[in-house]
Amino acid sequence: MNTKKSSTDYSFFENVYDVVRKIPKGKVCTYGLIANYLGSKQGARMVGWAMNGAHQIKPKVPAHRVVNRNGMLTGKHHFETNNAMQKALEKEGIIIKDDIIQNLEKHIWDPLMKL
DNA sequence: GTCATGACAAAGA
DNA sequence: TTCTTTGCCATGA
Repeated sequence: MNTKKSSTDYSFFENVYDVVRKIPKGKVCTYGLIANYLGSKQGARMVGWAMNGAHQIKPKVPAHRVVNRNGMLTGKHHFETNNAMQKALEKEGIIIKDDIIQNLEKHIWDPLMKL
């Protein structure tokens, strides 16, 4: 039913935000992992782009828990401060050095694995 | 309506 | 091995 729905009622972005919000505290996820979960393995680029708009999305999206496949905080420059992302992650118990997450495999969270 | 860009990742040369 | 190219979907000019 529903009155109707536009072509982009739930776009790729919505799925990205939804997954990111599900990331548990103290865990992190990668762009490629999310993209893979959405079915677009090569759409990792889109995931990062989605985060670009995440700041204005509600509820808030823990974009600081999303990093690239190297565990590097590539998106930290998009935060209010250069160390906001790292600080937020460290606060959750994640060790970061040189903008790289240490023991990434121990902190990684895979939506596919969870579901 | 078309072109260019964007917080990535994997394959090819 | 590193460097280059392609793919993904959406947004903005």
